Amino acid sequence: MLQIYNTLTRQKETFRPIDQDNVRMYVCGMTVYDLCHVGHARMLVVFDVVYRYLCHVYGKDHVTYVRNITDIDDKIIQRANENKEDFYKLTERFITAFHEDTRALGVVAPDQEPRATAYIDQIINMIEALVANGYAYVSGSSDVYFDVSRFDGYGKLSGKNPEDLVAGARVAVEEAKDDPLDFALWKSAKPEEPSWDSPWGAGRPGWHIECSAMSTHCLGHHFDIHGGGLDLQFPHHENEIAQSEGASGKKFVNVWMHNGFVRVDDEKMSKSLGNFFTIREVLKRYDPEVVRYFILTSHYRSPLNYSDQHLDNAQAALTTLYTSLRGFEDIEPVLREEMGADSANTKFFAAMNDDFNTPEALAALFEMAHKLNREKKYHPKKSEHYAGQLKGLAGLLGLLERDPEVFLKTGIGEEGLSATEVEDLIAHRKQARADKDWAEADRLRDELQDKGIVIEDSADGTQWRRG
RNA sequence: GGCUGGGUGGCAGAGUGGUUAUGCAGCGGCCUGCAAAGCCGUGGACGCCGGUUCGAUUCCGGCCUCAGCCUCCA
Repeated sequence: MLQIYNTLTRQKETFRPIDQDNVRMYVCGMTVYDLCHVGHARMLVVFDVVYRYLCHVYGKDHVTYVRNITDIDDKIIQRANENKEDFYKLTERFITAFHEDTRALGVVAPDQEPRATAYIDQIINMIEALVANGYAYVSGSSDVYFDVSRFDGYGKLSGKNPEDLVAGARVAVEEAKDDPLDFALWKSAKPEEPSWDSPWGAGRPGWHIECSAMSTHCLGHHFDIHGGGLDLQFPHHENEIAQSEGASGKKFVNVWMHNGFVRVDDEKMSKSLGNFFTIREVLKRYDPEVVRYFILTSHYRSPLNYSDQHLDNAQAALTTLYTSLRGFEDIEPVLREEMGADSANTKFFAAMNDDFNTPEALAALFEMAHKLNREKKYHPKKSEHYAGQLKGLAGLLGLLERDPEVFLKTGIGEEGLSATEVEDLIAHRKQARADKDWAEADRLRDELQDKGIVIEDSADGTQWRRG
C-alpha cells in the first residue's frame, strides 16, 4: 500500500485514488523568465519519480500528469522590459531551454503541459464564477480581488490562521484592496504591458488563478495529487484552494505534496540570494544521472545541501552500481513485486511505498548489486537475474538507464584521452605485461591514471573507465 | 512576533523503544606480478537537561541551535 505524506493533514495517509483508472496529478512547474537551477531540478526529478512510481502501481495509461508553464506574470514582464524584448519571445526562449534541461535530466514528459496564456478564457470564466459566488470583488481600479475573509478555512494548508497573518503582515497595503490578505485575480492593464480583454477591461491574470484554471480544466474540479516546491505552500497553494473551491463549490485536491529546498551553505538556493547554479552549468561537469542520484539521496521533503563534494560522492556511488552491471549490457529490466521475492526487491518497494523513501530505495539497489557481484563468478545465471532486477528497480527512479560501458567510459567536461588513445596505451601495456616488463606496464598504468583513466585487469583482459 | 520542519558516526543520509541502514572515506584479509574492481570482516553515532520505562537516539516536557514560510520564488 502506497503511503503519502499529505501537507493538508500533516500525516502519512494510504493513497486511495478517486478513480483507479485515472490517477490525476498536477504540479506547479516553471515561471519562464530565466534558466532553471538545481532547485528546479529537484522539483522536476522528485515529481518525475512520483509519476514513474504511480505509473508502475496503476499502469502507465491510468495516470495523468499535468505540469504547467507560467508564461505571463510580473517577473516576466519586468524581465522583458529590461531586455527590451517582446515578452512572448522571452518566454519562448526559456521554454525551449527548460525543455532541453528536462530532457537532459531524463525527466519523463508530463501528459499535458498547459501554458497560462492559452487558458485566458478559462481564467476569466473562473473569475466570473468567483464574482458571482461572492468570493471576489472588483476594485475601483478595475482590478479583481479574491475576498479572503469570505472563504472558510483559509490557511488550513499552511497551518496559518488569517488573524496571525494580518498581525504579521509585512505587505505594503494596496489601496485598492479591502484587506491586505486579499490577492489579485485580474490585474488591469498598464501601458506597454501585454493584456487581454475581459469583462473588467483589458488586463492580465494574477498568478494564483492561472494554476487553478489550468489544473481544474485539465483534471477536473476534484483530483488526487497536487505538488510543488515548499515555497509555494503559502500563499500560492493556499490561494489555489480558495479559488478552486470557491468557484466550483467542490473539494479541490485530496493530497498535497511539497518537496524541500536545495541549499547552498545552509541557505536556500534562490535567485534573490544569487547562490544558484543552473542545471546546464552543473551538467557541464556531471553526468545527468549523477545529478539525479544526488537529488534522490535525500528524502524529497528534507533539505538537500548542494556542493561539489556531494556530487562527487554521488558519482562514486553511481559508478559502483554501474560497475556491477558490467558484462550485462543488453539485460532486460525485470520488475517483480510479488511477496516472497528476494529481500532487496521487497525492501525497495517497501521504501517507495513509504512516502517515496528514495534513500532507502537506493540502499536496496546496493543490496541487489552486492548479490549480483557475489554470484558473478560461480552462478552467472543467478547473477544475470539480479542484474535484470537491479535495472528494473533503478529504472523506476530513472537511474541505470544507460549502457554501463558508455556511462563508465564517458567523461564529462574535460577533454582527456580519446577512447582510441586509451585502447592504444592499454595495448602497449598488454605487450609489456606479456613480456613481464612490470616496470613498463606500471608506468603506462600510471600515465593513464594521471589522465583520469582507471585500469582493471581480469582473466578476460583489461577493462578501463574514467574515474 | 506567528507558524512549519530539523539537529544521527570523518562526510552525506535513512531508520528504530532492546538486534547491521546504505553510500563515500578508513582499517584488516582474500584475489592480483603489483594494482584496480569485487568479495569477506571491522572501527566509529544519535544537540543539551529532565521525565516515562526493566531499557530511549527512538515516547513526553523544557532548553539551546539551524533552516524555511509569513513579500516574488521549485
